[in-house]
Amino acid sequence: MSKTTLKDVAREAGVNFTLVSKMLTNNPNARISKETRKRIEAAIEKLGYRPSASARALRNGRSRAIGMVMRDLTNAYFAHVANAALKLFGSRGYQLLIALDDGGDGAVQSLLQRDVDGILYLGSKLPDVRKIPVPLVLNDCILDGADCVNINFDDALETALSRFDRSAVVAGLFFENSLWKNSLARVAGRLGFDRASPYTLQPDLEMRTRKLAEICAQKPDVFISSGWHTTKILGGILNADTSGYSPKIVVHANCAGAFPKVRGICGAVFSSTTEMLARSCEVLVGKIENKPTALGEIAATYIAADSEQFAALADGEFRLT
Amino acid sequence: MSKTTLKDVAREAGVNFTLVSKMLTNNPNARISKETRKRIEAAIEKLGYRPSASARALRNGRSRAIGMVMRDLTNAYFAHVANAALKLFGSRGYQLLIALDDGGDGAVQSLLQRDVDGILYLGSKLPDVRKIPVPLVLNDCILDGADCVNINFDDALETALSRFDRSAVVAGLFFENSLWKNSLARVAGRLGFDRASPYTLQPDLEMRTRKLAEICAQKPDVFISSGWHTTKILGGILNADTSGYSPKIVVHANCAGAFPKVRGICGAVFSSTTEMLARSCEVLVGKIENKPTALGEIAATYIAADSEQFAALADGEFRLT
DNA sequence: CTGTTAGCGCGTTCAT
DNA sequence: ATGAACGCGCTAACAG
Repeated sequence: MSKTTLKDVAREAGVNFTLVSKMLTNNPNARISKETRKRIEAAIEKLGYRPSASARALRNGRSRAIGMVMRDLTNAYFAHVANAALKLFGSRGYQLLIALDDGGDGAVQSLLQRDVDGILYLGSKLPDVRKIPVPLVLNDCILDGADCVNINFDDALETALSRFDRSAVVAGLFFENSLWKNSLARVAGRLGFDRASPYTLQPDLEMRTRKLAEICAQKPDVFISSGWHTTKILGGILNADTSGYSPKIVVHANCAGAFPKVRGICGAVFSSTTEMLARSCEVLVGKIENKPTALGEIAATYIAADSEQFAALADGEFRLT
Repeated sequence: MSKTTLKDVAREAGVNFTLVSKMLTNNPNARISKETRKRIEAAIEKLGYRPSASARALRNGRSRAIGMVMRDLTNAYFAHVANAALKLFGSRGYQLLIALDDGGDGAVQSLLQRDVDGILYLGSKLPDVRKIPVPLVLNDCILDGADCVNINFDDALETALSRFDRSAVVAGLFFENSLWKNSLARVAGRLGFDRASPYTLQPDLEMRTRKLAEICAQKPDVFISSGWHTTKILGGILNADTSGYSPKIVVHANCAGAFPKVRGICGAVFSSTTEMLARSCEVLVGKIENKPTALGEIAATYIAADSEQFAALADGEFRLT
């Protein structure tokens, strides 16, 4: 029942314990005879030996654990993301530690305490970089001192907007710090839409609903909705409206299936969450292992609502794209 | 950027580093003067010191980490469970390490390597207890050498079955090792149903679908369906059936919302997943901290499909009960 | 009240 | 090819 250590294995195999260590770490300057190697392997098998991650972390200064600050897994999108991340980092030999975002920096602190080698931050507000002494990767934002894996929305958004009249009132529904805001500003400027404005939504569903109602009251002609839930709430409000108000909606499609059925959706800016995650993993692990990896940008494309691609996206069970 | 240690704090505060340790661990036989305490606290704050979990684990023999073997988080039920478990163990001061079930014992091994103090096993097949030298808790099964938190289905199932004729052909749709099987056998025996039989379903959806089609071909009068997805698949098969076959279905309700709309559902055996999780956490932590906790049994109740309770359960978004 | 010491399991460097 | 010694950061037993 008590944990077996290197020494136990060594004793069982009749060798010095450092020799076992050398074998386990594939230490090159230690050539071990076939015979002893066999004996050691047998001993490991027999005793069910497993090196202690704590001891290794202490000794090596690296834990091969990575922290992920996550939003509510009750949200299908984040649950899928967590699932993918677990597999992704697992296949790279890292244990993923998930910490639920508490709005403050509790999650980050608890992860750092666990000696994680790096953090993939998917929380709702930007973390304080100065308090994070390990490689840090975020998505869809800009943060000095951290690596941000971002989607380039510009081209897709330009395609989307170019279908409307320049005089249209455009309302962007974004979260705090999202690059959607910058993208909308750039594209609107480029195309001459001077009645386009971004609104900042809260993660909290109630606050978001209230805010959306306010925005709807101003009756914009076009919505750019960056989120699945936001689109759904928006749909609810519009359905309840009897004044004949009927705006167009461009959605962000970073997941598929059971797409909100909302009247007025005319197209989607599509990006691959899987690709974004893979890149984030690549960048983070690269940083940790000192193998430089270019950040790059994830591409986004525009898909019209009447296309086959859109139908495929809207169809079936909820899933990551 | 380099991690600050106890010694750094001690140097900053001008004291011996063991004194800092004593303060942090609330060591009773170390009375520290108000003054030095202040200085130490200031130093900790200033340097942003955080004790290393690895070092503590090595030293204490306990990591305050708990492993959870999980099924696919893509499944809403498990995602909700993971979310709840993360909060539950977090509030007890434990970091939860999630490992995705790989069908073998890879998940367990990787967790043990991380020096977890205990394991909550929610994988699809029973683990090998001999290879698990830490407290182990499972749900809905019996396993020697482990603590199993179980639901008592008997009374609820008896209520459900008593509404049918004893001559009815009853098909139980269960997973391997589930106690549903035993419960059905007991209750059927007690009530004199001698045409009741359990079927073992596979987690894999395709295999499950095939198996269900086979079972349906035998046209049982009553189904006892232990799972949300199973009920959904069953519904699909029955809907496609044009022969007029229309069996009654009793479902297991351990989650709520967006309940599968399937013709023939006449009632549900209700149990609380939240309660089950809380109990599992209690038992596991109790075992780890050497505070004996009774296993007990989670209660289940019968709810008829035409009742208000059932409607409430079927209504709204997917959620844990 | 404060300081000294030993050792948790492991990997590395250096000496056989 | 093998072993001895050291220290990673921390806690606890013991000494001043």
